[in-house]
Amino acid sequence: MKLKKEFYLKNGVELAKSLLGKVLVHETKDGITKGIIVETEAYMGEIDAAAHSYKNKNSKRTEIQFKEGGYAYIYMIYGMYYCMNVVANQENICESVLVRALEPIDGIEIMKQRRRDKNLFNLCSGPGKLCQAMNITKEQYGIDLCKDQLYIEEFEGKNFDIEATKRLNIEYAKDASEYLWRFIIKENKFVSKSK
DNA sequence: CGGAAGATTTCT
DNA sequence: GAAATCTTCCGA
Repeated sequence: MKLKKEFYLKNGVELAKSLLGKVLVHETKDGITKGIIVETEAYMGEIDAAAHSYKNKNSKRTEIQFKEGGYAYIYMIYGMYYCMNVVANQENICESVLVRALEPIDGIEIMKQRRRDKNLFNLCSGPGKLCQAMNITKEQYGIDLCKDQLYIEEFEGKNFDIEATKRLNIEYAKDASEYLWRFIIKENKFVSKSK
């Protein structure tokens, strides 16, 4: 079952936690790829120095975050990699959830080709990697996740514990880098490795 | 228009 | 530990 609009209207931290264990799906002409979301980070626009939309900064890049939840926020980082976020909360509240890692469950051969890597644990264990494996690019910026190309669905898997940790690679944000807004499925082997 | 920095990955 | 590599944003 595809997640409905209402699911995305909660705040960023809550959405980050509730997206764990759900399945991200991308349908392309090459085929369909799916992965269980095992790692997320919340970015809380107004108060979060690490967020692109800090102090409600509106730019060409962040404008999608001002819509209500349920859209894809995708940006390029370091000139080489894309990262995918899910927009959270109501209109004019710019919060989002970065999808940091997936456990691949479908389209694995396609992922291996795109990544040019045969190691299952290297396909989606990081925000840049999973976008490459699922062929998520700026073409998908602003896509409505309630439609049929890129979306998230329910998954009936095993029960799991959620672990909260500090977010990665945002030392520049000072105090905000201490917030425990990174969430992972405890003991899952597909999470990205923190240095 | 120029300059600086980055929500990463990969290789040494 | 450091390079790769270029878009995005901001200030002038």
